[in-house]
Amino acid sequence: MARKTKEDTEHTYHQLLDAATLLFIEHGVAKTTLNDIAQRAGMTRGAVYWHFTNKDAVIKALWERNAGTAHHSFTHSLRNLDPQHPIAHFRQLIKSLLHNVISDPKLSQAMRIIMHCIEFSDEKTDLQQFLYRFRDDFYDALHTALTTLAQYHALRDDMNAAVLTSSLWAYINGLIHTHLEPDSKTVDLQQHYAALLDLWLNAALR
Amino acid sequence: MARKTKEDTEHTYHQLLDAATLLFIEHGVAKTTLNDIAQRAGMTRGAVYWHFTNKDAVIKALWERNAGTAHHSFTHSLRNLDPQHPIAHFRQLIKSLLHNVISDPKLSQAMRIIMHCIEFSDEKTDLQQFLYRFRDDFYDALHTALTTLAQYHALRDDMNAAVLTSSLWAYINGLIHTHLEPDSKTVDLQQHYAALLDLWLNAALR
Amino acid sequence: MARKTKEDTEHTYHQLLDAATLLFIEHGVAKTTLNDIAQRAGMTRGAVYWHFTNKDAVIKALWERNAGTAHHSFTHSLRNLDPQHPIAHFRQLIKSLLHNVISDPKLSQAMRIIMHCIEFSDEKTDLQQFLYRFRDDFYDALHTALTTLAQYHALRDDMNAAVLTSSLWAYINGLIHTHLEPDSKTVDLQQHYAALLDLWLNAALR
Amino acid sequence: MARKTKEDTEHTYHQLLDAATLLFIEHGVAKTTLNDIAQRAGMTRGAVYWHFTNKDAVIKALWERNAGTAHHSFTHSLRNLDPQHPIAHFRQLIKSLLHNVISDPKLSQAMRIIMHCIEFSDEKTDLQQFLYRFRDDFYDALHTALTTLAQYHALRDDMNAAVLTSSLWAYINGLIHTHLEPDSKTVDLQQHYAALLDLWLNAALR
DNA sequence: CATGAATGAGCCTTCATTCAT
DNA sequence: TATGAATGAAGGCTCATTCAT
Repeated sequence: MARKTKEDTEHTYHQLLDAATLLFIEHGVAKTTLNDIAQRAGMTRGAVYWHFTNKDAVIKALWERNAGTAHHSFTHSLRNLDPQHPIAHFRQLIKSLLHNVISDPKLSQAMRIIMHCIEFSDEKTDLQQFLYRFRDDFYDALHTALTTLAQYHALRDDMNAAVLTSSLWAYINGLIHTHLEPDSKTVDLQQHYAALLDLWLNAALR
Repeated sequence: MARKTKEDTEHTYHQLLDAATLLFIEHGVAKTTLNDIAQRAGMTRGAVYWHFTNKDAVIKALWERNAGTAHHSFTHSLRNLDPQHPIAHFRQLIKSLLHNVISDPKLSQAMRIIMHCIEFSDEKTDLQQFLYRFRDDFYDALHTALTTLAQYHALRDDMNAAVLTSSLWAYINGLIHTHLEPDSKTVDLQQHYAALLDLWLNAALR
Repeated sequence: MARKTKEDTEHTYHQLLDAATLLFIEHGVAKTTLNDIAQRAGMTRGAVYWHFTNKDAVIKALWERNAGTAHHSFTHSLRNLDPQHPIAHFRQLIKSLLHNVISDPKLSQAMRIIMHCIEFSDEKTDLQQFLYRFRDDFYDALHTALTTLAQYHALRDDMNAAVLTSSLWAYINGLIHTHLEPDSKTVDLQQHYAALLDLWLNAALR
Repeated sequence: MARKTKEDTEHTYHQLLDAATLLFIEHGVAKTTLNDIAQRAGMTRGAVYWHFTNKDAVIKALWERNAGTAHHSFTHSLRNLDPQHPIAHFRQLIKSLLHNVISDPKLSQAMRIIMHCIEFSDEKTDLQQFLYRFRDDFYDALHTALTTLAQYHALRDDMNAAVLTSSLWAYINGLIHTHLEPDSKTVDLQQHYAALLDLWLNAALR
């Protein structure tokens, strides 16, 4: 097909990404072929190869489009807690984080894909490194925030920032992970996320 | 070919399972072929086909061999808390659960595979249903235990058993998940698991 | 896009041909794509399609540009030996032919491509027929020259012009072929071509 | 299909090689797909992959099967000229070499393929190195033979063994090359090869 | 003139699977 | 029991080609 306008091209790009998202969730990344993605978006494989070099590039693009902004915004905030009200700011951040994951479909799709629909192995593939860079960056931001809180003597004094970071990291990951799981048996997170987080926050902060 | 003894056959079976375990962790399930497994075990594809109908059957067998006993033991205990000391028993169970995952290589390999090296999608494949039956059974056992504790008025009274189950479930899952992750940045679980669990137990139980 | 002047266009044309030449030699014709050519010339595929209908047309154009003049000049001379000194003229022609192939980079590149970097099969493709027309024309010119020499009784009398043509044709081809071969093990042709040719000329002429 | 006897397997192997030979000559190596080969041999692509890792391996196997014996026999003889009659032995060897190429269909097919139906570029592919090892080995054997003849003072004294080796090498290559060319215009080599070789041998030896 | 977007055909390769031995 | 030979389906990827801009 012939050349399109810039808008057409961008539209195609997003259509491909949307199609990929749904297929990844429906059948997993490994079982989804580039042909599937193209067909679902009403195009041919060639179109996918025009926009992305391979399947991993699709996943990367998908992650950056759907989660990039939120990631950067949260890590930046965690690293720059309001000096006037660091505790309140932190509590609000953690809660809005979960709220975002729950209520923003694009974000929750992206998280679901990387949490459930991709295999992670010992191989240090390009994609794995790409995603782990985000993970590590977020973990680091969380650690920075808790270290800051420690300086304000806002943490319980029998556990240091590092251990509490791992604890919160596990808890948040666990909540999101179990929430996004197919056929999840857990309680409705939308309704209970504040209380669930308060359980931890009240236990860890003082 | 010469007949083999029952022991030889069983030995082959375990060799295949061990080979599969390592390969699944090293390269992921999707990228591991039956041929890879056979070769790693020093055999040919035919041997795999003799012992397992397909790759999913390998995973199932692997899970049952490595995690089956622990699963049944824990769920049984959770459903039958010591009436004399239900809280202490529960605390001890949760801790020994994590201790097991950390220190039993077979178990941790199996958990790592199903947590990181397999894709879960909306498809209700046979394997997914098989594994989710274990998951749901465990969740249910945990819920039963917490319900029992509630009857003993051992839970904080602002949150019901269901919500606390989801909370603990998320926490335990999160701890194991982040612990088994490649290149994990979290604190050493071996050293801190008791304190990390106490944080939650002290917050939730009374 | 702004109109280009005739010179610009012609410049583009030569750039494409030069890029193609290098790529054909580096990777062979079959493995070189039109995209490769365009990129090497700092353009996109469209430019190639504007100047050439397809890859075969590139090769034809390349051959005519790099070898066309020499071919026509030599065949013409061979067909019109100086009646005064036919033998001397012939000897000089053969030697200058080899000298040309050795010292003219454009010509040697073209010869190397058609001798080593293209496949010739039983298929009578357009390109093959195009190139064989040159080959046959040269062979015929050589035969004409030797026939002329025969009329002057300048050939050894135990072999006719046809056989000697085949002999010289094989020898010249062999010398050029082995000289242009990658990692050639033969002696330096630049230094020895005159002696090598004299070996044959002294044996065949009298 | 199920397992076959050893003879069946070997038969398949040769059928595939024969099919490949014909197709390489008919359409060139690059244009021949493994699918073509399989189909021509009445099998599926899988069969080809069972016997050969890729197309290059087919070519290597083909060369060794069709030309390996002759190559080893000739190079060995060239390196071990009969001390009693070195010149006569050498002349006979060179002639029987050409005679072989002309009259042994398997050998001439193999030579035609590597001379005309394959592209050679600056890339040092595995296949190219494989084939050049044969070429260099033959060139070296020829050089050894001529060096031996020089020791017997059997060469004309105005040219050394190295130059004469290059000369003969070019001549032989040229004769075979032009003889095996599609639509060759040269005289019938079958009929004239002895005379054509004598032209060179009489000029170079004394 | 030249580009950028997209198509569609086809090739190489890998694999699960089958079956005679 | 286990192997070795072969099938066939499918996936990833590349490319020549087309065409609106």
